[in-house]
Amino acid sequence: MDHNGCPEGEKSKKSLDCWLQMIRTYDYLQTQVASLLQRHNLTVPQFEVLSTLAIADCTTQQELAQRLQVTKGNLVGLIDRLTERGWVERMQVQSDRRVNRVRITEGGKELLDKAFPEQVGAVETMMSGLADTELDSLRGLLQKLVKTD
Amino acid sequence: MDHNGCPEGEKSKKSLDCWLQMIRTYDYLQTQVASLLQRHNLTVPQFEVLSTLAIADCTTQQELAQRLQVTKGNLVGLIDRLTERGWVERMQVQSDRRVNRVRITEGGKELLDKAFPEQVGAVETMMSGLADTELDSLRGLLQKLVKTD
DNA sequence: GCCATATAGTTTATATATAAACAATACCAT
DNA sequence: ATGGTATTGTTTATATATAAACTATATGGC
Repeated sequence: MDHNGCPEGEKSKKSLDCWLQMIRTYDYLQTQVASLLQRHNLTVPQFEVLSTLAIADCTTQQELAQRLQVTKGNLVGLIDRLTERGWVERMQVQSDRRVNRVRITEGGKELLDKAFPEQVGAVETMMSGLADTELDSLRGLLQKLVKTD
Repeated sequence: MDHNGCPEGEKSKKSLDCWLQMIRTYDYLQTQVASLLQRHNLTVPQFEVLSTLAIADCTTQQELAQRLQVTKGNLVGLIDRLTERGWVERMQVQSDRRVNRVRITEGGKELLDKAFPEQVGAVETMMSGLADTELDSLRGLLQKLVKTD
């Protein structure tokens, strides 16, 4: 007997299969991305911080946390470690002494200038199994799953 | 100028967009799954351990780690916490004193019998925005990205 | 000016995750 | 049998992540 005693419909099975495949694929791709970044001594979250700062430098930790969709508490440690490595720095703001603005350093920029194109290339390689139309299709299907209503 | 100085092709952009959408969708769905389980005081990894034990009870920690695709070191803490809560127990094996077999308790079974159907239902709801053919299509596209060669 | 309230960043407790070193045990070849 | 090697589970160091408590500031109403 099924261990939950619940009769699984066809639709339910399809949904579950799809979700399980999504987990597998996501983990698989995420692992690849991580191992590439590791050669620069970077983690995925650290890379994301640097990438965000490249677009929006000198943002407050609060803003940065919102952009990255992580808690501000999490960001503290992230910025700490990036600071230790000399890739970003905290800057005090005169007008509001509670605020820190985070700035990417020259070293951080150099690192990102190497790592970013590599990442883009890696993603392209990862996705190379799909044709252009399939990429559009996949993106569309994924987007449909995020309900904004 | 583009901050990496690399001319991005059309294909590259499509790949990147697709990957970013995948991250967004995955995080979104994972958050939903997590918040549902939280009502049973369960985390996603803990639920996965219990679910696996429901199929393959009394497996060694080694086997369990392989099935869940996590390191054995990670599993130690996971089993510790599940044991504290009384949902699983470690059993020593006579023939090989290095080995622990992990068994789901009655309490663990009861919990899973409540939580598992809920999870299946939640996944179905999460996926309800897609038609049957779309689910097949999405699963197929995702599978294509996992290269086994 | 002063107090209530809000906000920014930090800290703490907890949970996950890996890699790598470690201990105990098993196994195998000679 | 014994000594080298494998394997199992544990521990340690490090990194991520959240929620919630806490600190220091700012701000608005009176």
